[in-house]
Amino acid sequence: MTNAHSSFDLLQWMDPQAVQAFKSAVRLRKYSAGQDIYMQGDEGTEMFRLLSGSISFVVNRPDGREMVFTLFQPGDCFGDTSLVDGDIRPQTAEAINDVEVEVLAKADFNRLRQEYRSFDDALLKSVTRQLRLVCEFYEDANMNPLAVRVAGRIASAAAAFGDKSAEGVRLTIPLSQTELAAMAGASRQSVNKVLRIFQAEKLVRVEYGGLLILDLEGIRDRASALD
Amino acid sequence: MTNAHSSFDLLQWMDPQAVQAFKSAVRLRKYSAGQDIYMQGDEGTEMFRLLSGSISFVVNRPDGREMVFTLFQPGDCFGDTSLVDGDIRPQTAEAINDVEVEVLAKADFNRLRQEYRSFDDALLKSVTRQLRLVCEFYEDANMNPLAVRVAGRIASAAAAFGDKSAEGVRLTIPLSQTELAAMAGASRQSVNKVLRIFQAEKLVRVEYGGLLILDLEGIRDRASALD
DNA sequence: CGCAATCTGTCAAATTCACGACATTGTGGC
DNA sequence: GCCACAATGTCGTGAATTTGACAGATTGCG
Repeated sequence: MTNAHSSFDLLQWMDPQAVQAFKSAVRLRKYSAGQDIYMQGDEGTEMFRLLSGSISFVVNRPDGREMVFTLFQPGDCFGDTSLVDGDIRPQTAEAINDVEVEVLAKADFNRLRQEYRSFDDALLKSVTRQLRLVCEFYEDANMNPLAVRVAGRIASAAAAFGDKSAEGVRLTIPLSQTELAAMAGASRQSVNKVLRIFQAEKLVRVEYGGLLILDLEGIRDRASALD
Repeated sequence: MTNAHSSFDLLQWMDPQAVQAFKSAVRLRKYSAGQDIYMQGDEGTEMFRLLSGSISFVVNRPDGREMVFTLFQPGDCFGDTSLVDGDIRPQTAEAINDVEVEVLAKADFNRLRQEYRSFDDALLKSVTRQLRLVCEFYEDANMNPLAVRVAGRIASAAAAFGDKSAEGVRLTIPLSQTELAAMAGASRQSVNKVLRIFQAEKLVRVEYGGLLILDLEGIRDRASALD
């Protein structure tokens, strides 16, 4: 649980040579909590691999609301999309806490793609996996009631950031109800209501700025709709 | 308008040699209206390029409802995802009308990727573009009211299948309100209400089994939220 | 033509959900 | 300890949406 392996780590698909080349091409960079790695609308000049800390992918909407797309855990790579197609950043990448990232400049990105087949291959695999995931999210958003969506977001947060303790699974990042709402596309009040239902069912315990997951299986069941 | 170019045509990114190799590797196949090219859950054994006719990507849900993901126009390639990652088909591909497709078997797919760099490159570009699009849809589904979502689906259907006439833009495929509802993640009744509002605003004329788009610009405005 | 299937129009009841408001509680800094 | 800030708990009210039901309209087919 604690050592959930990253789903979007390009290195997992690359051969040792390519990994080596990647490692020597990147440079280390740190961001402090709350800082933006890049902003929605920017040109893409580099891609990233998260070493420590957590990243939030958010979209700021013209009406002032904010939507949280996904959260990244160490190992995850991001920012590659804009390097592939040359288009602007579709989301803002924001440091949730203090983070360390490996940064790969666009020129090196293109060079690695040229020189290492497995890097190119890894990119394709990674983007494909992301596509599958977003398709599921899209279906979820379109077809499922709020309680199901919230359960789904809790489950995936737990998969990435869950830390198993005696009482249950606790997240290693803060996750406010406001943030959950921005993930589920709902209001904070509605999320609050759902959480209190889950609490009454002994699936979670609601805490200040986060929650303790008492029954992850139960949460996953609730996320599978058919409710 | 009629000759809107396909967004997901791998050939557009491939160099002539690779295109040639693709063309000689594929074989032609026909499906008649209503037939499934493949089903959600199947193993992926081939990918496709649509030559004529239209394809609908749908998900059948356990509760019996159906969600329409997207529609494909001639030139579009699909079915590559499962060949890349070896996972099952995430959606069902269904022929809306009689279609002709080029079929590329998995072995040839892998061979082309090996032999032609630009094929690999095209795949990555295509998947990346799909990812961007689905992300937009996801945001749309989560944050926008029904009228905006419906306008968005009408606009994209018009971009792919619109046929400009004296009266306005007519779609070359039938598009029932039930189908629009399955795209927008709403009930048919709600979609009907939205369409009658659009009709009152002289944006569309509702017809049996489809609609005539009177003011495509206006529809696009409605799809850009901020309503 | 006549029939079956499909699609549209419409309504009422029930539900979900958003929004604004406000009190309360927890947290961290000084 | 005190205070500012952020997060949670909780109500109403109203809007949006679903669901079920049913009638009428249109189409394709035998």
